[in-house]
Amino acid sequence: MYRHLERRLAQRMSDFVRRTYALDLPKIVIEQPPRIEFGEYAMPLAFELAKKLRKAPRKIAEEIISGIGPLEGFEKFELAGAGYINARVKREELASALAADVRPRAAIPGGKILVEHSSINPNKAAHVGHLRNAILGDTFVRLLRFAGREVDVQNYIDNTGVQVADVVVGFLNLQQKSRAEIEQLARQERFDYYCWDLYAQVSKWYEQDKEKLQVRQRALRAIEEGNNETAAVADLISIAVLRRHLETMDRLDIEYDFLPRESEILHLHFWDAAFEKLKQGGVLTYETEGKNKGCWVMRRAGTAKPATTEHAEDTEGEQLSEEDQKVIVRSNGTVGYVGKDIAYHLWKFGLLGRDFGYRKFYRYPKGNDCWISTSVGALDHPHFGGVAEIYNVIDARQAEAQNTVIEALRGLGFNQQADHYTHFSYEMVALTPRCAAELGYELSDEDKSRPYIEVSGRKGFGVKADDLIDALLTSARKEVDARHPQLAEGKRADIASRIAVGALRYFMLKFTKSSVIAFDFKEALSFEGETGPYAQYAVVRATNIFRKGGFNPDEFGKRPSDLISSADLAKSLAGEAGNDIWELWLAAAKTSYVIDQCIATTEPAYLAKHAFQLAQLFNTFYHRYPILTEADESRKKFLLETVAVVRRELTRVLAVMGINVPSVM
RNA sequence: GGGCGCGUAGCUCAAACGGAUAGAGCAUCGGAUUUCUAAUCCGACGGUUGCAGGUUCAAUUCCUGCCGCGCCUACCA
Repeated sequence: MYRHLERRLAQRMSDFVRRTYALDLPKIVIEQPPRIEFGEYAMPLAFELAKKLRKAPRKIAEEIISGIGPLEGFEKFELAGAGYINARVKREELASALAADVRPRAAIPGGKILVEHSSINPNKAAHVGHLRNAILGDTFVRLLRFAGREVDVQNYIDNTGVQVADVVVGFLNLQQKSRAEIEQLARQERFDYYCWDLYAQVSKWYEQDKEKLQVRQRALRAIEEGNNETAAVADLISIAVLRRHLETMDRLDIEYDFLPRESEILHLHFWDAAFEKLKQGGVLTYETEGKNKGCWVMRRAGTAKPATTEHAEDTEGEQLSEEDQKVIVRSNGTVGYVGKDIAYHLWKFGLLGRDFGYRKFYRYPKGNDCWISTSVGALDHPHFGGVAEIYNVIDARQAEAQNTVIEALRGLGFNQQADHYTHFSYEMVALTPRCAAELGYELSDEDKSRPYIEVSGRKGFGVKADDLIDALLTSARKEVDARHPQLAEGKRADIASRIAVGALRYFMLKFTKSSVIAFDFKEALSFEGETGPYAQYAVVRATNIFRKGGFNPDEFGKRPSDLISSADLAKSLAGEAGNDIWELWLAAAKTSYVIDQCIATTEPAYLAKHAFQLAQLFNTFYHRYPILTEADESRKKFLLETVAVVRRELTRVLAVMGINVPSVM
């Protein structure tokens, strides 16, 4: 509704300006006034017109206001400041629509969307950086689904890379374990923790003697080839660790539909198919001399084509300096990571002409199945891939690799697909020096002076995801036990879990993507101030009002006879006296608008801000207006309706963030 | 060297396309509800938005140059 009013306003302004001044404004800028007293929408267009019309902005604004005429849903327009036009909506109309939960269907047809996120190397425990990725990705999936889009969630598993090879070397060479012993170890509850430590040990082991790196090379080669003891061990390890990752993410209500694995990209010859296309399309060139002699290379993304070669393009022998070359196929004939990623992305868009085998891998408590790729799989499986649009939630460090994949698509002529390929880029999670010290790491003086220190799986340096979740659970549980000792054990556990998840998910979403999170336990473990529990608590309070008053909060105001008349709403929300409560209604009305913004800008942080703002306004309202003791019945009904609407919207917003509200706190 | 990004209150972060008095949380200090539970609320303190220019009616936002920091820049993934 809020969005529709804005569009209607923009349309009318644009028409008016064209008719009156014979000017086409490319875009009517509509912003939100700094204070509620100024109305609901503000337009600075008179400033822009002033220059073109050679008239004072205030003069123009006056002309527009007097000439614009009545507009459905709007009360009036006002001149403010140096020439702003402020628009006031009919509060009762917007409020009525919100109270009745009128949601115009967001008719976004579009095809299926594929969101890839998490993609954790299956060789060690997940850490805080992976949590940021998964929470951003999962929230984006929820945003898209809220907007009515069909979404597939994929988690790419690099089970044949160096990282897995290193842990294999750790077990087989460093620890001299048998396959049976490894199988035994893999059954322990937190096998991924065991691998975390082992991975760090292997890295140190390599440093003792460079010859040992050959052990890694042999392991890597064996794993890529498959059908041997080393590959079997690698598979055993990566499957066990992967299962742990799914369990960890499941604790946060994060589910995946499909887990494509690199082993299948290799064994099902996805790369061969892609390689043919890339050669034929002239995207790859074979180097016959220089540093990259014997390699197939393509232009590094982001390097400009020299203007002089523009005309010579179809002669194919475009000269790339070594600096600008990205090696896709090594001189020994093996393909690197980017090549495999190109093949995978051709598959995503249904352009490869090959498909994975599929089998069920993991069943979620809610009953959904997570599928995994196999060489030969079940005949009956859901259709994955062949989507219209993709979002890859991958940290900013991989921007260049992502752009190379996009350039490869363009090189093959798939411009439309390239246009619908979004690298959902975000900054890493690092540790503050203080946090690193708390964890017991020894820091150099140089590190101590840094604002933050990068997490390193290779060094075993970081905060493990499950450790953080455990800490949050313990802390939340302590609070719940103190506040609600009478509640049953299971109930208290459930409340603590929702609070812990709420705190973590909110924490990861409150920062904008471009901000490096300098992780600090004190902040992450906080349940006060701008946190998830703060917003959850607002909903709990709202629920309590209904509970104490003997009403059902979900049913309140739903029966037609319950609905507050437009006249009563107008009376309660009007003027200066109605401003502060209206501000709360207006904020609640903006929810779907904010969700659109989040999707358009791939920025879930706006949603977190919105949730917090809504909770904050509600808490102020809660404190200022006693509701159950309100003597005037009609006033009381209005206040209860306010609570019901805000409670419903805030619950929705939190659900999109993957945050569930406990019944009591 | 080249590419990308960041620099805002003591700390951690906001500020949609350039817009009205740059806002929150934390920390510190001072207060509040015998009432719908204080995981709350109110107030105070706190700013030359890294520096210098430029464009504009208007710059935290756009442009240029500097300073500082981070990431990327492997025949690793």
